[in-house]
Amino acid sequence: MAKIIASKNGTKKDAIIQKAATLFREKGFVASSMRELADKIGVEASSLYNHIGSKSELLQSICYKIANDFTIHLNEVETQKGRTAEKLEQIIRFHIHMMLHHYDELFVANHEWKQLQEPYLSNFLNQRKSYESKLVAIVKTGIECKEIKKINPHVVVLTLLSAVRGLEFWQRHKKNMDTKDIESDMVQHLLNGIIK
Amino acid sequence: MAKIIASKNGTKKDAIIQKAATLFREKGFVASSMRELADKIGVEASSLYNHIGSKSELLQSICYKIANDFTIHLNEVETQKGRTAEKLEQIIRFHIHMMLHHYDELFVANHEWKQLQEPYLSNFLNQRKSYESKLVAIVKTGIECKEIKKINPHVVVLTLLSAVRGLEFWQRHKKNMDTKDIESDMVQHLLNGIIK
DNA sequence: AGATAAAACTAATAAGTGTTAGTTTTACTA
DNA sequence: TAGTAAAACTAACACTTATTAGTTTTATCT
Repeated sequence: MAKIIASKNGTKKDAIIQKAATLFREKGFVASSMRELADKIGVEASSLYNHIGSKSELLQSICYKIANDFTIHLNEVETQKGRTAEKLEQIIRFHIHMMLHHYDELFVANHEWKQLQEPYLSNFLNQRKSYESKLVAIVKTGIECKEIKKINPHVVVLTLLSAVRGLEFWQRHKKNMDTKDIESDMVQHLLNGIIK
Repeated sequence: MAKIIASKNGTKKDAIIQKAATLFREKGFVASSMRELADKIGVEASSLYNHIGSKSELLQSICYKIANDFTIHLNEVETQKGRTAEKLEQIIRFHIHMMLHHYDELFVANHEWKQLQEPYLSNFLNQRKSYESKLVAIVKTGIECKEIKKINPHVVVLTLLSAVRGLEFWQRHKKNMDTKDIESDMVQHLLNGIIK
């Protein structure tokens, strides 16, 4: 009955993907059914297949979009010249930005990538591995320049990535806290430490 | 044919729960079927029901065991007298310990609690909320004692919890890195910062 | 208005789900 | 060795799943 309404700058497929991202975040990929997704859009499940290929394809689209966004941004940062701390800060702030403006997709990419099918699963993991390696390289450079303490760079990267990932819990406190404050507090904690 | 072998200090039910934790971690709760679980044990799916109540019950057991372990430990730390930094270090090290020795269950509790049914879901979330509140209180005390920088304590706790949660990625590098080194590097990063 | 293409619908399929009932095997005790 | 309880088995149930085929409605353009 009701038609699928395309978003302003996208196709109807994009509209479905967006709704799927929200649903997958709320219930998880496997626990979300096509009937439920169709329901949220206001249409029968089979109608979705006029616009998309399969349920798996939805997850693939979501995960790859996110992975690409991060890869592109990191490439930009890499080409810059400047202090390591500035680069790290830029990266941290980009993660925060993605968390605030592409929450559903990022959440799904972070939590549901395991449900990707081959070869998409391997591809996704490789891309993430490459992202981490580049980050480690940046931290290593910082250590060599004596700009950063001599800590295992893998641990530093792990700590940074995990911490920014935890930003997803902010959605709970979103109303009570100012975004800019959180941003600078976390940057300060991660880069300067918390002990006087 | 094959019988379910009880682990040394546990019932057969415990053995099933342990196998379930591993399976749920690998594939996710919803994507794991009782037939697959039974297969891993070497038994028919229906035979499991001689020992357990339901699939949901397995998830409940896993999540509640983990939640209790953390609650108990935090209560112990709270009763101590000493510097805030020492308490935080103890807590961080306990998270690391749990990650290393109860990896499967902790992973499942962290990733699959959404699949809990009411009222277990609400109970679990309340327990976690309470845990975080106590942590915030500890950090607040540290700030008042001027032992810790004046950063939003919620952000500090969020950063700490997220960072230690990221330890789950270690399983990948486990062989290449020494646990004690990782532990101290992360504690140093989180408490002292990484910038000279 | 008539034709065409897009996108909705209904109905059905084959496969997989957790779980139960009833039966048979296994292991231990008297 | 006979009897008993635990725990395995087979078979089936009722439901849900993603997806497809075929059909009808809707919107658009000539």
